[in-house]
Amino acid sequence: MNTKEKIISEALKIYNRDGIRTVTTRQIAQEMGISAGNLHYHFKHTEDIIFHIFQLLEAAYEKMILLPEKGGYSFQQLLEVFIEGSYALINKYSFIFENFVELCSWIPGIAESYRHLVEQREGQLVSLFIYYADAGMFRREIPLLNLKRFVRQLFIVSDFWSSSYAVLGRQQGIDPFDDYRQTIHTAFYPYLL
Amino acid sequence: MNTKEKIISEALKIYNRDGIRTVTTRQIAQEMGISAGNLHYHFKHTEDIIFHIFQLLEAAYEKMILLPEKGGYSFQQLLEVFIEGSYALINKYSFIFENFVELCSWIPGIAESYRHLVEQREGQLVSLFIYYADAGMFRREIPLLNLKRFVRQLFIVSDFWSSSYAVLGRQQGIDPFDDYRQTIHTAFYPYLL
DNA sequence: ACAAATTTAGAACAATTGTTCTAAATTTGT
DNA sequence: ACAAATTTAGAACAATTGTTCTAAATTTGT
Repeated sequence: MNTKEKIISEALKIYNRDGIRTVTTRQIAQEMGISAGNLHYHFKHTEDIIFHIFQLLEAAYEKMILLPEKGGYSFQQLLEVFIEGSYALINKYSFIFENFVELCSWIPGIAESYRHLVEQREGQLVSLFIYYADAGMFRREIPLLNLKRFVRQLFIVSDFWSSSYAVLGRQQGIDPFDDYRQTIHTAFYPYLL
Repeated sequence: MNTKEKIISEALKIYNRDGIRTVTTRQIAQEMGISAGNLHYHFKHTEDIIFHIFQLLEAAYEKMILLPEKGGYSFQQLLEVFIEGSYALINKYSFIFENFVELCSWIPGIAESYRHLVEQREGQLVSLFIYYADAGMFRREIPLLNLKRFVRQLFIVSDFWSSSYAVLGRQQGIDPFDDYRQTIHTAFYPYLL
């Protein structure tokens, strides 16, 4: 692992632990035992570090949504795969989810990528639900418009569960994965057969 | 309106417009035409300004949830009242909703108040749903546990719609109130009769 | 009307922060 | 083995920021 990769992994660790408000490049450099000058030799601007991390998340997410080629899986199985996969990302890159709005206004490239991702994902999910509705595992009589809105709602719940948990769940010691799983299941609950 | 109130209203305006990352007390003072020294005479610390604004939101929210004493209203009517009331607050104090996680870790008092509010509100909503289930306007066979989880989901959707809209909807020119309304309706849709 | 209290402006302070610069150390390619 | 390229540390810079301090201006109470 070269210095550049070390900076990324250390920055990720520190941002996840302390948030983005108080963390400085000096702190990152100090905690990993290199000079601030050296850090800025590898990443000229702080945004470059964060954007790099975001791109790792983006790549991992796009890899994940390619996996289940709706062959043979039941809807429940597919849901479980999605929950596990997305939770792993939320957990690994938690600071991005918890500071998403701020990051989007600070680094416009992040907002653009996210919008692109959402748009792409929206169509996929709707057609997936229709497929499983035909297969008798998803409520059938839902109008297309409502299905689209359900997908939008799903994005809010799934992308901001992390923010809600940070404020409500974390100090109550609730198991995060279990809580996330329940939250997603709750969103699907009235739509499943 | 005395200086203290002016500071609050100007700070709210500026935070809503620019977010909390880039705004400084100097900027607030300058935009309202007073000196920075004067501003800090009224609010010793920046947090004091933000916490004061949060308490205004809190007070307005608590006032709102007292209003509909479930007498005579249909569930649909009550929902409409809730949507209008909560949207007005989300709109007026948008920077708080959009930067909620960061504010909670910066100013612990905000997190505490929010947790208290959620806890109090959770029980109210569950009993409201049961009441309307008995009145035949809400799905009846939902287990209590699922009802509680639905309420949790509702908080995520309602409190973080604003964050999602800031990233996805705002630049697409979607009407915010309409979008919020649709989002909340979508959450209720499968539960209504 | 005038002494006391409050408010205000502006300078000043102290700390921080991202970033750049320079020279030394290290690595790489041949 | 050695010249060239890369990496590194640490000092230095420039700008910012929250906050305090001081003295003047204004308001308040009697």
